[in-house]
Amino acid sequence: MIARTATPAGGAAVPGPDDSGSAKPSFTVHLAIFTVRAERLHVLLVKRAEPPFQGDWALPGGFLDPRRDDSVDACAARKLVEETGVQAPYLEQLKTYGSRDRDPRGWIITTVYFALMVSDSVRLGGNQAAACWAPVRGDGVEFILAFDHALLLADAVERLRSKLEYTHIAVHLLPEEFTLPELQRTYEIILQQPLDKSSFRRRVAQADMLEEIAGKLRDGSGRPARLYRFRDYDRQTFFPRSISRHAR
Amino acid sequence: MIARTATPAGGAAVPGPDDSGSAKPSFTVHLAIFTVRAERLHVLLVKRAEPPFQGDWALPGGFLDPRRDDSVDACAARKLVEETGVQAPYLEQLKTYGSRDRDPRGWIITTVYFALMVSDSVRLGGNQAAACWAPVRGDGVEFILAFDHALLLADAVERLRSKLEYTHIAVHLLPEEFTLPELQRTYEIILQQPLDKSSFRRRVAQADMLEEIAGKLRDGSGRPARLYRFRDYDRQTFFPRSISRHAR
DNA sequence: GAAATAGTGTCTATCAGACATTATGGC
DNA sequence: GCCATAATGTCTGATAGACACTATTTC
Repeated sequence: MIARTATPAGGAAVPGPDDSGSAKPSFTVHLAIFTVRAERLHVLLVKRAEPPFQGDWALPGGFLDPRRDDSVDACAARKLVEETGVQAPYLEQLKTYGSRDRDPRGWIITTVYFALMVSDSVRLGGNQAAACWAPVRGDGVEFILAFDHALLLADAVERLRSKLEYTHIAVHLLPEEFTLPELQRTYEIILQQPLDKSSFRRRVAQADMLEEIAGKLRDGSGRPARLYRFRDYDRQTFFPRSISRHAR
Repeated sequence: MIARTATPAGGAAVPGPDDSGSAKPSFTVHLAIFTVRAERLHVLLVKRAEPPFQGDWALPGGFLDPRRDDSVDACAARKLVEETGVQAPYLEQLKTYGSRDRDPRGWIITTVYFALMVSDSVRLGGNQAAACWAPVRGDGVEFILAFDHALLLADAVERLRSKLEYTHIAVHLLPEEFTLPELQRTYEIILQQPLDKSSFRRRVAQADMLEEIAGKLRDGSGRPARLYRFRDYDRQTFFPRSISRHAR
């Protein structure tokens, strides 16, 4: 089991934006950015350039700027573009964490968003920071993460799996045109269990969420698969039952 | 339809904690406290004693105090006790709202919690503020609410209904001992639709969430109903299917 | 034709909804 | 017995899972 809360390497508290007994907590936005590549779920991490936890890996994010950001959502979208160059992926608010002791600099509140994007569309290191895609194993990564980011990430992974049970959000991890076997494989990778092909396709068909594209995709071998496109990226549709909890 | 964002009665901006171009937004916690009484879902409102929106109804809450509150969750629990005197009801974080223009005093971030409690257990006005239980109609109340609290409330009502579809949280709206017809009635009141008795009881039985109490409750007439107790208030169990979306 | 993968068809156990029936109290 | 409500039983259509089968491509 990975420890969920880290201690800064230096030990001593570093003067920060919330020092000197301010009556206001500081506020940051952090992102759990997911993608699927090489048959694995990955999350984007950045290496911290400043103390505390300098040199450690962390979820990307930082302080909200009331002068630049019109809203918390806008702040999250800005940071997402800064980190990945991607303009409009799937972005959803997850949860807000705040306490006196989750950051050595003092009272800091963090709202976490999670984002889903296509692996190929990402341009890393836009923010001059070292960044990497870390494979997700279980509910975390194999690095020690700064602050309480291991907890933040575990919650994000759990939420992602949970939402996959009853929504279509996995389409946001695939390019605009994709095949049903690819979609099924995405679900299987994240849920970590095989799904029955027939049931999966029935489920997708009933949801009426995809439209077929005239044309075909060929794989290395075997019969080519039909291409589909997600019908409506704005509408969030729900499956009436969860996808994986009904095994006999 | 009720307008979701109000404008302060006075019009002019009131100097507040986030004025004078502070680089930090302010942070508040607000509560959507629900109960069921008189066959209706109700939410707790307080009358604002200070500007802006002085004299208007609003969700209870206020600024987090970094000296008193150890965490955002603790802040929500503190405000809940201050408003209702109830120590440990069901309390869950809902969502965080933050933008430059949702409060005339400037950049304010608000995390909303929703709470479920037994109507009888509440002692109103503990915080020296005028307070009332407002019946929920549709996704809001019939009062005009201060700030964007109509939106906050609508989101909370939607989340409550949504969670009732697949979880047991309605038990938190009932006293410790209750009958199955009372539990079913609670679901029907909030979901605003009748449920089949047989299906409802099968569902509850399969979830194995209740334990029977030796003894009986008598109503005004008819056969007395058995009393039950919720088995584990900490465990959040889920139904494998939603409760109401399967009508033929 | 063989291999590989895509896509469809069929059978069956399960289960939610509908509704009838029985049970148990007060009067 | 009658009324009211609680609790249970039964029937049926829908459907998820399992798995066999067909289709279409490359080699």
